[in-house]
Amino acid sequence: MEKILDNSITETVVARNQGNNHEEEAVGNSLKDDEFKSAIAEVNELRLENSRLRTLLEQIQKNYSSLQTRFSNICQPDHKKSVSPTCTTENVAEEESELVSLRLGRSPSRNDQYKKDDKKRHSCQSSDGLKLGLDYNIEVSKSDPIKPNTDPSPDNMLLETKTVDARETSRPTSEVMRRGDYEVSQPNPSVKRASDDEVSQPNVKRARVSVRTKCDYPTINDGCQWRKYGQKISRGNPCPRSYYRCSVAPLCPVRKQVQRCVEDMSILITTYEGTHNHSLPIEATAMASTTSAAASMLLSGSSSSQSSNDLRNLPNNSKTTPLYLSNSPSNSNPFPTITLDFTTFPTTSSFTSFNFPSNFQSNTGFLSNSFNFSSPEPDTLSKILGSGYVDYDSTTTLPYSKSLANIGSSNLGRPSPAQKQFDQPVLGKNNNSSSSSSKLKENSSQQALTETLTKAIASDPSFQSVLAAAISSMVGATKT
DNA sequence: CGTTTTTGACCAGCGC
DNA sequence: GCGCTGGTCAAAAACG
Repeated sequence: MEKILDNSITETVVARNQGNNHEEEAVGNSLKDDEFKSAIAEVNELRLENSRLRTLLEQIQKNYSSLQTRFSNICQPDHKKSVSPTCTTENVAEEESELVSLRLGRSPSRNDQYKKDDKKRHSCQSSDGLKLGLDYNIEVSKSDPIKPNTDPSPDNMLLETKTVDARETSRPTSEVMRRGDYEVSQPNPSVKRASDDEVSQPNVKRARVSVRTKCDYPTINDGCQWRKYGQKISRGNPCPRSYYRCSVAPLCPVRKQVQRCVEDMSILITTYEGTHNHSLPIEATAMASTTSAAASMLLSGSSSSQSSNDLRNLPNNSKTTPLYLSNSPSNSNPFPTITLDFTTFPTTSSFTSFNFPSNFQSNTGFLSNSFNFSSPEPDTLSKILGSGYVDYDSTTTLPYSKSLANIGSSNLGRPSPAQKQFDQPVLGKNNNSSSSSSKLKENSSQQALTETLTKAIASDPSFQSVLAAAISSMVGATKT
């Protein structure tokens, strides 16, 4: 690409010079020299830019291949175990029915989407699309009547948390539309309207992923399109809680709740519930993958007991425990909830402080995890979240938020207000005059995050699902 | 005019 | 049984 660009520029300069041959006598030498010098400067500038971009691309590819190798090493033993030759066909089928399958990525290929009949799905395969996939067991009681997701929709999701749902077969479409269709259902039979069919499988869980981030806007832009369907003033928090459902697909069961933290109004708490049953825009895959993987991790790990107050009464120590689980059934919140706290940003420049304390226990009670996303800038990650999580568009001349809004509007007609609000030059990413140094700074931050995540995976396999999802989303999107 | 937001009503679960 | 609470519905209003 660089050579092509250089050649075209050189040709342009040569042509420009040739075209000027007849005018050389008429035009002064000084004018010609100025033009030539500016062209040379332009070429040099472009070469520098190309060099920077190439370096960045190489670094990304290097990180990606490194992560892929590590992840392959990690998941290979599990894969061998799951398709052990001692397994009979029935056992394989039975195991399949108990799998929580987390497929990550954005491959548009139908072949890479649900190969429902392919029981030997590889967790780590190489394709043009996303190359990460996670298959792992969730502890589900054998007595629970579960069946594989048989969603016939051709527009299947690119990332799925495939838990079983016995409700789908007999319910009329209108009922599905009205009540929603959760692929991850709740453990508590006492849950609201959707309970009529879910009572029959009380042990199947519906996980929630709560994301805390500093944000001045009514909602973070996670790349997905949401339709607000309700608002409530909840007890203990004067700020209203807003209820949104995914409007990308009419049957998408995903919902989210948005509320300001009562202790710090600048903190926005977004709680996601369910899994998208449709393909997602690229900018939405990062958040979706992260939340889905976190939910899967929560479901697979299952018994932490921290009190849950996901939206209104977040614990004070949350600022020092950026990732924690809360799925106590004794609490008023019947859902297992995992919280990702992106509000802790030490102002130190030591970006790579991604800590996994020794007290992490995935299957015991209280989880107190320091899951720090430190950044050179205090609210860089908040901006990243606010602008669609990852700046994939830093190499274009289009402002990122602008192009993001264009993607949303081109897909779905009218951009949502959540998108529109990021169409304003507030977040600092849509300034055309922003220096390349700031771009490099952001890119290097992203690289550092990737490297840090790599270390984290190697250090604690318990976080494989969450981190693999986040990494694959970021790296996969960057490759486009 | 189609889509989204607003907002009061309604429902179900839970505790007393 | 009653009140409280969280969540959802749906008609009306607002928006582009």
